[in-house]
Amino acid sequence: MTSPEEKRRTIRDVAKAAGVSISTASNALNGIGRTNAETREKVKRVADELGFRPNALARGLLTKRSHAIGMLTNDTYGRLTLPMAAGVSEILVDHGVSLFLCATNNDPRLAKLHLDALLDRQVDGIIFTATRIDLGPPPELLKLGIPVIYAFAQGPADSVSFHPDDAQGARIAVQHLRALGRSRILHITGEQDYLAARIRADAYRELAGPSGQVMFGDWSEEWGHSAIDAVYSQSGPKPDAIFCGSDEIARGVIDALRDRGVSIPDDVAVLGFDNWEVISKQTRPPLTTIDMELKELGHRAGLAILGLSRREKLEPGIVRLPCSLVARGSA
Amino acid sequence: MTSPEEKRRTIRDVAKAAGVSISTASNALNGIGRTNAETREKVKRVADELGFRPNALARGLLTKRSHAIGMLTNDTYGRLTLPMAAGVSEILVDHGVSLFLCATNNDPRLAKLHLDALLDRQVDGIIFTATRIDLGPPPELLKLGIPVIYAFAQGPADSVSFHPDDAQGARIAVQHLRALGRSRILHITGEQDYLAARIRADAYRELAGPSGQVMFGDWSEEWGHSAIDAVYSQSGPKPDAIFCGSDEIARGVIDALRDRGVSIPDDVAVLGFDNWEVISKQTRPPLTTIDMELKELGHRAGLAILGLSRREKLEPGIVRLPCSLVARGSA
DNA sequence: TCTTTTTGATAAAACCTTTTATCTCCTATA
DNA sequence: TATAGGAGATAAAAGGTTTTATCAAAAAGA
Repeated sequence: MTSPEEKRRTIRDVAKAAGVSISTASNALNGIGRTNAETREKVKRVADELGFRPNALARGLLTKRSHAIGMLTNDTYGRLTLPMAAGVSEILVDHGVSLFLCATNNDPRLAKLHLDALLDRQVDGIIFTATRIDLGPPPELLKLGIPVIYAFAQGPADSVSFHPDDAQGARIAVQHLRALGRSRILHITGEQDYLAARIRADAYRELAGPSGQVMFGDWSEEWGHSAIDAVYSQSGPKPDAIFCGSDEIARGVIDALRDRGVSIPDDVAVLGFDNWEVISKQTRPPLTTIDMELKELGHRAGLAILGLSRREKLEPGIVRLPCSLVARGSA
Repeated sequence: MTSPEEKRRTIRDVAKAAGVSISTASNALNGIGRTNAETREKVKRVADELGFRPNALARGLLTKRSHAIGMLTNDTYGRLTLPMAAGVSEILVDHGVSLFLCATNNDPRLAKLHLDALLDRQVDGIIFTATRIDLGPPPELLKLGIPVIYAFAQGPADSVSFHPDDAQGARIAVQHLRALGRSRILHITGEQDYLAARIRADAYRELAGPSGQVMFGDWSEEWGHSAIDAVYSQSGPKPDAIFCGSDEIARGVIDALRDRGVSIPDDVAVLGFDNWEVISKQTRPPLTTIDMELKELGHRAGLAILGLSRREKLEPGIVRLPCSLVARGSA
């Protein structure tokens, strides 16, 4: 059904059809310069009839703005990346800017390859995202001379980064549990090596006081299980609420508690982190959890790179965007 | 640390520095035309020293090939899309082709917007992907006059599509269970409305014979649960193996069986579909499941669109790529 | 009526490559 | 020696747009 290679219309065709010069056509279509309202309308109408669409390559070549930006990400199966990419794309498309997706798969060779390609394509800016906020970009990215925004990743000192507000997220989690009347709150989280884990743990400790206990492990469901086993195999008072560092951990915790006949949330309230729906909606009871608002983070990163590409100045530093609490049945 | 707006080197700079004409420089760098080996080397060396990188916009404008392709997808949180996109990107980057990611979020307005942008950018082709194989593209895509490949989506009759081989996937699943000595195999799957579900169910029935029973429901963990409840609440012989239509369903099935004290895989073997690791690795026991090889599917789609963009002819029709069985503990 | 502004339109340059058609040497052949 | 052919290099055109400088005509001012 595809039409057989019909030549694309150029502005030259429009000009001829409208009986004006190329420059008049250009001026009319872009609404700049001095043009008679009547001719302007006519040119626009003709362009519409012909189905004229300006060649972005030619335009970019001249204006030195490609209206494209690149997104460099180190992960592939991106439960973190994709929501952000969607947010970025949503903002950009409304500004006529397109998004190059570059998955480096943590391979420096691939990163270099993609970076070179982006430069060749004269992208107006690059968004670097990672799977953890303390992961930096490939070193080549730093000396590029084009704008870079860091989203869910670590940028150099003079750069602009967007992170979820992990501390605030932890605080609303603990406050929620407090409001439910819980006082013996335990924090089971992932690897201490992760900055996000440490930030959340610190915020938790500040609210929970000296009785606050943090168990670092890894980010797996398995760890949630064994952490509960450990807690219940030793004597002493048991927690009446557990704040988990991820939904996966929370799922392990819930399963282990159920195995022991502990009622959720009556005996122990359980709270997750991530709002990864495939997990949080499927636990029994469904998981109350913290949402990092990754799409909104993408929106902000998109707006920021648009600003930078227009040579606007942005305050350097880390912008921390608030997390929200999604109440389901577990707390 | 970003260097202050140093002008980009053009081929003109290279030519001047090497003491040759622009056309000689171009010929030398691209290794075409008649050029003395000596000058060729010199030009290349100089270009390297200057850090010259050809402007893809100018090149594309002239050659009418942008070396960019667009990927249009209807989903955002893409557990299906991202692996495919990664596969596509992996192939393309090695051919110097970049990938525009366009998430339409099932919104026709957005689809149109993205499509227009892709056309403006003179992409060499488009890959359309969806979340189910029986979902078609936005109608505008059909009358575009540029190459289109359909991956995990439904294309028109004269198009080239890549699908997982659902029938073969179902067959190796049943064969695996058979090889374990199981004879009373039950199939619990998702919505009958999905073509993939029907294809798998048909293939299953063919192998399982008249005793083969299919339970359609939805794709949720919850459904796995209630399906098991239904099976065990009625009298009669119980299955000794269950082939599930998704890992999520399988997880529900496994949990429900465990609740009833049924041993897996000794009493009942359970087999999933998707190999979505966040689920399949975390069930107890870990889930034996069918992998649709989405990355490979992306590879093939990438190669195909590269071929089409070079005006090679491709046999129209649906190419079904084999699934593989990933053995873990549950079957 | 003559000069100055303003309005509207245009030709041409520019962006950076690739490619075609020429041009100049040089070597080999008659 | 004269000529044909080939190697190596180049000037110039082309691609589609934006933008600057220029120009003509109409309107305003003196």
